Amino acid sequence: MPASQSAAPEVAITLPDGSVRRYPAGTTGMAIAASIGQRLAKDALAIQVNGKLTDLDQPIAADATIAIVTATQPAGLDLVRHDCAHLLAHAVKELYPDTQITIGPTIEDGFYYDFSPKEPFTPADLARMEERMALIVDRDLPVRREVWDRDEAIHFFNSRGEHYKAEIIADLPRGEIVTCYRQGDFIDLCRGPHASSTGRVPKAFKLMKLAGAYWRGDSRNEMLQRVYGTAWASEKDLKTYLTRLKEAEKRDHRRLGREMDLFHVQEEAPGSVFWHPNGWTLFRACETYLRRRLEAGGYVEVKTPQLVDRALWEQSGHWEKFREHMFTAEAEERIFALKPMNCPGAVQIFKQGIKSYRELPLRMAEFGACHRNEPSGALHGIMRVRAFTQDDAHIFCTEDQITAETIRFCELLKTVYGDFGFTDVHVKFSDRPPVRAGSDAIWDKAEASLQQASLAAGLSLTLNPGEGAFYGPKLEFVLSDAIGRDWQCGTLQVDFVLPERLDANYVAEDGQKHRPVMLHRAILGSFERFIGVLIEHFAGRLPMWLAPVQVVVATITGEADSYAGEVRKALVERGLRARLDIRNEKIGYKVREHSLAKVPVMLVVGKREAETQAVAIRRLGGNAQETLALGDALASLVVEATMPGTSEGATAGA
RNA sequence: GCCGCGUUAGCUCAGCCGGUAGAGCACCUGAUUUGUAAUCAGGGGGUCGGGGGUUCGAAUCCCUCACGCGGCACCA
Repeated sequence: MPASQSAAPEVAITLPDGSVRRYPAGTTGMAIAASIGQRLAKDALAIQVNGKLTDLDQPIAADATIAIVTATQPAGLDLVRHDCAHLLAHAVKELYPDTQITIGPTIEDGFYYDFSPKEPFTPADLARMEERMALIVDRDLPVRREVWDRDEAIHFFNSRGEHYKAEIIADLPRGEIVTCYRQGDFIDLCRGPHASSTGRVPKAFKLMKLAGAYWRGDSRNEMLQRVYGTAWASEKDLKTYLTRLKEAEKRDHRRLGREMDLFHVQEEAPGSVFWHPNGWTLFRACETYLRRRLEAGGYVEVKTPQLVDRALWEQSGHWEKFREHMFTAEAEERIFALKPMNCPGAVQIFKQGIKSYRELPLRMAEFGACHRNEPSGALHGIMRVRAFTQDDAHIFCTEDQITAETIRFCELLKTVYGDFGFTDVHVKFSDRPPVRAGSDAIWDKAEASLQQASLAAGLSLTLNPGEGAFYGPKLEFVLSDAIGRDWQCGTLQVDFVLPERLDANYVAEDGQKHRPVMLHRAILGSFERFIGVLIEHFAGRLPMWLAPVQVVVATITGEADSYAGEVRKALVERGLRARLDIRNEKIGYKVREHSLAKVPVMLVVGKREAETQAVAIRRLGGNAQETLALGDALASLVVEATMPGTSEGATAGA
């Protein structure tokens, strides 16, 4: 250390590897990075000082533990995306100066920026914006942080015609430091940090899509134009991401639904599914499976009417709280509604006769077809529809039984998800919504009991405030699919309200009438959505017990036709869904076709197999073949195709 | 519901400045009897989403409705 500088104050900087270096007080991240290496100085985007991310040019006054952040680290990548949002806004202001800018946060895999343009953007504008962004990177403009007086900032942005920005600042809590970042002529309100110059942003971004978005996310506000982009540390990462998107597109259930001939939708029945034979087979396999699990789980099954007089919905509260989602029909001067939920129907069954406490808990399942008039913009394939079948059940029980029933349900749900190949599940707890039925006292009780039961069931919950059903709080079970997307499927809701409104009661040990508690619960949620999730999760390659066609017996030559017929018959007799392909085509053609149709198993038979009573097994996805004696092949396929939860020795499901 | 975009043969898509519709796959017919992801040849098929308008003339331009797609808002 040079003696001449010993008088100047120094700071001790601890690097990520634990080493300590001394720098003059007031040094910057940039200086530190430069002292470590040229490469680091070039790649540096920001610095973490005692865990807090800041700009490279911020002076460091005291001893600190630091880390130089580059695009290869998560915090650095996030910063790149944030920089890209600014680049985009900068580009837009240059190209379309009378556009107002609003907000531009980072999101998973990228960023977006919301604008209020004079003329709506078109997809062609995206290319222009992207080009301009690259140009601004090339200019390598310095990016400067500025601290502004709040009122001056408001005045400044207003004077520039940036009224949204001014509004944001005006809404900042008093006392908050207002910082802006300036690059060239562009200035934006921003907390930062940012890279020190535009040239440091890797040119690995792409503007992806144009969308509408409400100002401040409120549908009562004006609609802004949102530009979505993706950004990565390198062009290679960008390419990997774009490939991933393409792969995800191939799993799209709407595309696979058509390719696998499972279902279709058409404009005369928006939001309703036409199930084709293949798709309906899959639907029924799910239903059969679930029915077995429910029977084993102590449920009874019922069926309640589709079309019910308005009077019942008024009594249940649906007419008041759910009216806009209900389809109605008029006949005989009465108004009927298609049921949007099964619960009121279930209560009617409960109310028949006198129930004793001895009958509780009464677990009443229904594969109920519900209709809800969802907003047109919400419809999506078979995942979000207007007519759907819930794997619904209502458990009528006492307050004391809530905990045990919750635990029991969670176990069942875990088993079912596991059988379908989902192991990654998390749970959200939704409490009272603004629009609700029932008193606060009842809600207090319902929320407390559900929370307590969740605790007892060992669930770890994330809170989802204000998202409960109008009649009670709920647990929402969210599963993650093969490519990491989340789907809300299962639910458990505690309801003290409907039994009251619909006057359900049972006779307790004291000989008096008491109110039961209702637990609304579903595991799949709706068959339609769940099947959509299954298709995407497995990319169409359904496990054998679910596959609409489990086996195709394909011949190589006409000489094997009659033997192939016998093989198929033997499969069908053992409960397998098997088809015969004796067309006059080459085997390669047949293999390709059935592979594209995602049939899990092909049994190829030619002259050799016919003579030796054998089959050549070819599995989807592989190109290996195994020749087995017919009997052995049948035995192993039967095991493979067996539905989970089927007792030993039983054959595969319907 | 809101914003933007789209709708052409069963599917995927082409069709430039308005001149009267095309490809590949699929389908049908014939030939081929084939050994693990496309055998060859021929053929049929579209009031260009519905309605209205501009024009001598509209798949193409304009208006409108429906549906779809991407988001937002809403939600199983």
